[in-house]
Amino acid sequence: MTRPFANALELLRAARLRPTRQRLALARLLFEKGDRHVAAEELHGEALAAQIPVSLATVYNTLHQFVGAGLLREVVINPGRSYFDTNVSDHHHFFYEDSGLLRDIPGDSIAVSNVPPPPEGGSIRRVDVIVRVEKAPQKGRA
Amino acid sequence: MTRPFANALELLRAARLRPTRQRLALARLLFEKGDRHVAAEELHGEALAAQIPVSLATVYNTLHQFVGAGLLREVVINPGRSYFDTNVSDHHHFFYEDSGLLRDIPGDSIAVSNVPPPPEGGSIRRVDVIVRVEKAPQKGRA
DNA sequence: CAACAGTTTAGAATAATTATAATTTCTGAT
DNA sequence: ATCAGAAATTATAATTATTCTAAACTGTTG
Repeated sequence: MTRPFANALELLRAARLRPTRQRLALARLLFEKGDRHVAAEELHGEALAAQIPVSLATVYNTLHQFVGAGLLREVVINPGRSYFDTNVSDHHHFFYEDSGLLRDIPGDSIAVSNVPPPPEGGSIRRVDVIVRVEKAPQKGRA
Repeated sequence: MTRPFANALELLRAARLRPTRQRLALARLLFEKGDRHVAAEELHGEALAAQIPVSLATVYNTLHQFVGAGLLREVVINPGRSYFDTNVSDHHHFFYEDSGLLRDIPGDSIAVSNVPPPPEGGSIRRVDVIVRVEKAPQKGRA
């Protein structure tokens, strides 16, 4: 079991972000219980429920700073809402269209091959695969 | 060269949408010049520039109706803005992060293999691959 | 051409996010 | 410990894309 950061404090130090009350608390909420996909409002709700006084603006600021520091990855799937993924290793996603649920697909269980070079030049920064799933279980077609 | 619909009128008929002034005009703007990726506001601007009196609300309505009819595909990549893709065949996308430009990758020039079955059940409706490109041309790393 | 359903519209409403400007809190030097 | 300055947080306003609403208009059908 790898534990890259013993605690939130160490994690913030590595990211060169001042360990403030709010950032520490948000880091704990985000990283102390396995892989998650959270929206900003959602995390704000959790923080308030945990008696952590933090404004929504700070939640947004912090999420973006964490993305900048490579601690989070932003996942955009639906118009009008971003999710923040605590798993920053190479992986992809199932997206359940009925519930909006997002689920990781490990990077090594899927393969994307023959990606052509970008026509306008530039370098490939990342390849995202989103597998859209609809609720109905697979059956023979009518 | 395949031309699936001789004109906008035929296309609307096939989609069982009344051929109104606005829908005809928008269909022409969308489909009469090759594959495109347009945002709603953008299309609205084009329509006004072409002297077609149409409200933004109608542009949104029409785009969604076209998606429902399978004439367009909605592509979500950035938070807060949807693009509508006139190419509804099997394909994927390059996304140029600096400019926001979207470019098709033909479906047969890329392969996604070993997609595991969705853990919660359900059937795979579509697999989207987004190749994120950053402007800087590829070089050896420093 | 009248009636009715389907469409369009301006404008209000909503939702997520970002900006602003004032206040508070960290940090490092004393 | 204390202080000054920088950085962070906050409430609130502003912005952006999108959706809703209810009234006005238009296309179709008899």
